[in-house]
Amino acid sequence: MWTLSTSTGSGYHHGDLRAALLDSALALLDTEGPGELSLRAVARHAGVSPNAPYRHYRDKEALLAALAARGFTELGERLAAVAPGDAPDAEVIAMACAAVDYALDHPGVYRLMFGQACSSHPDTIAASDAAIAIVAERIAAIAEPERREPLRIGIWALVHGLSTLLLDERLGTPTRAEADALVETVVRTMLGTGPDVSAPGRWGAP
Amino acid sequence: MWTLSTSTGSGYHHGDLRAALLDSALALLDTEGPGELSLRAVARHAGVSPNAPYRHYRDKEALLAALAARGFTELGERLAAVAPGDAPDAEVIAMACAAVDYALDHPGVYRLMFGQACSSHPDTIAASDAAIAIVAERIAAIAEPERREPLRIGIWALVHGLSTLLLDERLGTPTRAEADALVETVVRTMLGTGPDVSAPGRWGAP
DNA sequence: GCATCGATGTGTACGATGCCCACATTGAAG
DNA sequence: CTTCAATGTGGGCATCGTACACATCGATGC
Repeated sequence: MWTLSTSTGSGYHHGDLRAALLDSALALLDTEGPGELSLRAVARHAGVSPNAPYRHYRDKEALLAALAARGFTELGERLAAVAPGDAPDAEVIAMACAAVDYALDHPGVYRLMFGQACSSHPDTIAASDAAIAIVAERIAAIAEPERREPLRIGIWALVHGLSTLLLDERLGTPTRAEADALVETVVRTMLGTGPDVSAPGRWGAP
Repeated sequence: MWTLSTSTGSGYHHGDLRAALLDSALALLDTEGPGELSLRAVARHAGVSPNAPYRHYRDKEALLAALAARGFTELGERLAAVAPGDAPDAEVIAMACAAVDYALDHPGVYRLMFGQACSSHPDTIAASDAAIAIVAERIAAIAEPERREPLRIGIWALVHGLSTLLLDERLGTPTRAEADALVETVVRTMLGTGPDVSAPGRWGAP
C-alpha cells in the first residue's frame, strides 16, 4: 500500500526515494509553478511521509537545486545534439531553438533553473556552468577570439530572455513552430544576419 | 507608539497605509529576496497588524504586483530619460545600461518584476507594457519597419537576460562601471556594431 | 541462523505564513 | 450629537518547512 509512485522497495523502505522525489517534484512542477511547490506535496506524491525527503536532501532548496541541475543537464544534452551545421548562423539558431523548446517543454523546471529559489546553490551553478560550456565550445569554433566572450554571454542572455518572454506569454501564445520561427527571426535580426544579408544597414534608411 | 514607519495618521488609523506598505515591502525586498518576503513582515515593518494590508490589497500577490508596477514605472522613466542621441547605437546602449543599472540598484524589485510571483497579474502586465512601449518608440525612430518588432523583442530579451546574469553574479561581481562596459560590449557585439565596424565578418575568419 | 547496526522512513511538534471571520475604532457627514 | 463607512485589530484555521525521537528494514559479522 501507499505506493502511488514507482517504488522498487517493499513497503517501509522505498528503494530509490532520492530519484523518485525528483520525478514527483518534476511532475508537480510542470502542473503548478515553483514557489507553489511544497516539499510536503512532493512527499505525498511519492507516497512517503512529509519528513522522508530530509534523509536525501538537506532541505527544500537542495531538492530544487537537484532538479534544476537535472534540467541543466538535459538542456545541455539538447544543445550538444544540434548538428554542427555548415553555416554558423544556422548552428546558433538551432541551439537557440533547442533552448527555447526546452523551456516550452518544461516551463516549471525552466523557471526553477533560472529562478531565485535555488540559483545560488552550488549544484545549480555547477550544472549551469556545464551547459554554458557547451555553448561556449560551439561559439569558440565559430567566432574570432575577441568576440567569443561577448557572444557567449549575449546569446545566452538573449535566449534566456526570449524563453522567459515566451513562458510568460508576453509574446502571445505561439505554437512550437511559430515560436521557433520567432526565435530565428529575432536572433537573425539581432546578429544582423537577416534573410537578406544585403539589407540596407543595421537600422534602416536614415 | 507602534509607529515604526511613516504614519501620517494618529494612532489607530494610519493615514496612508497603502503607500506605506509599498515602502515597507520595498525596504524588505532589497534586503532579502522576494519569495522570502512575507506579508506579515511587511505589516510588521509598517507597524500595523498582520491583517491590515488586506484592507488595501486583495492578497499578497496584489501587493507584490503593485510594487512591480511601481518598478516598471520607474524603469520606464529611466528609459525615457536617456538622451535621444545622434547615433542609434549609442542610444540603444544607453537604454540597455539604464535598464541594467536599474536592476543593479533594485535587485529585489527587479526579480519581482520579472519573476513568477506576480507576472500574470494585470497590474504587472500593464506597467510592463508601458515600459516596453517606451523602448518600442525609440526603436521605431531608429530601425526600418520590418526590423522594429524583432529588435524590440530581442533587445528587451537581451537586456533582461544580462540583468539576470548580473544579479545572479553569473558574470562575476563587476562594479557599476564595469557592468556598463560589459553591457556595451555585449550589445555592440550582438548587434554587430563593434568598436571597429569594419571587423572581418560576423563570426571571424574561417 | 541469528543478533546487530546503520540507513531509511514515520510521528509528533513548533513556529511562521496566508487568509477568513467577527469586532473595535475612528473621522466625517447628516 | 448620532451614525456610518472606512480602516485597523484579534482570534482562528489549514498549510508549510523542519527539528527531534522513534520504528523498521537490509546487510553484515558471528
